[in-house]
Amino acid sequence: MKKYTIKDIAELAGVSKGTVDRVIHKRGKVSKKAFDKVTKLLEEIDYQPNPMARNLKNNKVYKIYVVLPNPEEDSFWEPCSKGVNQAIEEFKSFGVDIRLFFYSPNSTKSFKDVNNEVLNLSPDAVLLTPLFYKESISAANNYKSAGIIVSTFNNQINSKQVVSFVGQDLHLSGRVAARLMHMIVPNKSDIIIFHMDETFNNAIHMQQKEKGFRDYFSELSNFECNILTISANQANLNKSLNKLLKSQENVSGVFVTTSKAFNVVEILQEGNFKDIKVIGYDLLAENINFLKNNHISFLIHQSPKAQTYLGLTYLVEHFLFNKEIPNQKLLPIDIVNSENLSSYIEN
Amino acid sequence: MKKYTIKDIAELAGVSKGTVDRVIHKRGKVSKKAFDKVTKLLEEIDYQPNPMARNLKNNKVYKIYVVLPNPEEDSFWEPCSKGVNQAIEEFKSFGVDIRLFFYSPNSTKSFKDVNNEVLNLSPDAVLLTPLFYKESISAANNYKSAGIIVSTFNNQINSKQVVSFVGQDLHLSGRVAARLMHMIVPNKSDIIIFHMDETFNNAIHMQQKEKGFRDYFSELSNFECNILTISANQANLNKSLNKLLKSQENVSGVFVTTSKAFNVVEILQEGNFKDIKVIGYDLLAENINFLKNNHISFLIHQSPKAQTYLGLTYLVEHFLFNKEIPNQKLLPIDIVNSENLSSYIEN
DNA sequence: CGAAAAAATGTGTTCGAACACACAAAAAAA
DNA sequence: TTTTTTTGTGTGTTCGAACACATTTTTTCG
Repeated sequence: MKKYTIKDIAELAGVSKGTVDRVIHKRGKVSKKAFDKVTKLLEEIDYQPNPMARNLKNNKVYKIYVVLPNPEEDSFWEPCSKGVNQAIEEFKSFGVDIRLFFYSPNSTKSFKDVNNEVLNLSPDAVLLTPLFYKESISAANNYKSAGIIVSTFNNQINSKQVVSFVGQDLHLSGRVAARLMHMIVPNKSDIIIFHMDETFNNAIHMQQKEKGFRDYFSELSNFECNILTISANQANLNKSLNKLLKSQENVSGVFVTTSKAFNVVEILQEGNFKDIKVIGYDLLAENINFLKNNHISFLIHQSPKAQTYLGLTYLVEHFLFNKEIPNQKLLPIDIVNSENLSSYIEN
Repeated sequence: MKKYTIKDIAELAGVSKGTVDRVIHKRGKVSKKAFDKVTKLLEEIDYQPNPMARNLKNNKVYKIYVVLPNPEEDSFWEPCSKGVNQAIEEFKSFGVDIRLFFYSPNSTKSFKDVNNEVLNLSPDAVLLTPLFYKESISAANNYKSAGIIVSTFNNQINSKQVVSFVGQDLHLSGRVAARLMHMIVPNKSDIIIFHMDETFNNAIHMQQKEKGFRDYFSELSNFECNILTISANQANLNKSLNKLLKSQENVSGVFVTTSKAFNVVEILQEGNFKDIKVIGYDLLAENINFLKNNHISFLIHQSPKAQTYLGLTYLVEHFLFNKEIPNQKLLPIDIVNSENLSSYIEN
């Protein structure tokens, strides 16, 4: 397993390293004869340039900027911020300049502003959470025109300008929740799908999860249930849920499609509906408490930290080592209960 | 965020790069005055040597050899072999020579032989699965004496010679299984813990999982169950299980502590015990089939591929980029059901 | 004091790829 | 045939760290 260098190939082909270099980089100015000979050799020995040497020579500080919703406004994004910091720490000696920018998840204007700010700093790549669909498409176009690579995570937008998406299969994730619910509620129950979101920019997320959830149950032959969907925000949550629970006698499970399961559990506690099983998303501190004392049966982990870190890693390795950026990476859908919880946090 | 080089520091300190180099590598032959000045500067700017340049100069092909049980004798090890091949592919242009060696999981002799063979090839590091405790300790000692780094995965041995272990918390993994079982079997059931292993070199694994499983149930106050443990191998499996099932009226769950859950399911099917819930380990093809048609309720994924790949990554990054090798890395305990299965395989 | 030994410091080369630049060979124009 | 242009080829420098080797400064001791 000898490592061939440009010099080796030059000697084998009976030309100079300059010629080999021109062939490799398709810079032209090479006779057909020399070109063929070198090309053949390169293929034969499957030449791979030494990434260390290449990078040393390039000697460029790559700027990769991350655009995130502000974790102070929604703590769901906190792990993402941690993932970025981990990447900064890990890659700091490699000459990559990774920076973090926040926008308000409630304001399309702040999203636009931050993206313009980032655009003006002309980074080499941007990793962003495209919460707002229309604005995200437009931002992606702007970046692309400026020759900036755009990667996304968590939310998916349909744009040819975006080279990579890291996230989860949301439909499948709804099915996973359904399968779990199926195992822990009795036959002939009523089940509630609860869309609980402040800002409604999660609409697509919630819809896909609901579809997956319903699809699972519709495929069952020997299990009957009545699935009801309600939407609410923090303000009208209490009223809408209580109204529903009073009209339905037989509710034994609630599937909360966002990270706000803890809000639902609080209401259930107050109203003394203690036998209702709850399945939700995300390892927020509030959810974790209810998972530990069994008021939440399962949480599905969307690995926000891993998503961010992975998205960044792809970009860094692309710049440093010329690796291909995967077009799409769907992370596993992790089922978390009170016991395996600790194995998912604090790593 | 300027990147400082040795030359920069030399200029700032008013010395030559040679002196800075001697300070960094503690090669001595530096006056106290110069030493202090340079040391102070290095700390102030948190100097990190350019890993690319360092590695380019070193220009060594690191040999990392992996010692695995033969997947042909136990398909549990197949993903490990895949993990190694993925690492080979990924790191091939970095000048690392990763090779794979197999031993028979039924033969301590073959384990010894393979380790001696590897030892004679004097690699820089060895990643091994220490199935046989005593022999593994001895192998680790031999490697260490020869200045070879030893990492382990999947099985843990207690040896100061081993620098790294990648695996799972088995006690916790037993608890996870118990929590799942608790949710799907009725109160006052009988539950069987089934140790099913050909070779009995899994003894420690199985014990720890059993302990975790029992510990979980012993902590419950409002749930009663009778937990029975049996051990068997392929030959006497049928007889022992049937005997037990006939003596116990009320069995509603079986926890199989090895990857052989499918064997148990086959027996249950034959004997028409279809309402008994089974929880087992590992995404073997046979287990997957039973998971899909709900004859297995849950499988716990021990991520053998990720374990191997991660163990290798730590070694490679240590050699190439001087990264520290984590002493212990416990992977998440993944709960797999029929729905999220696909998200764990084929990536 | 002055030569030899020891200690401290500086200089120059190497790793492999990338690219600028100089130079040679062949082709086209005079 | 000679001159100019085009095309092809080779040489040399750079990136930053590592280390061998050369050179200078300081110390030791007859």
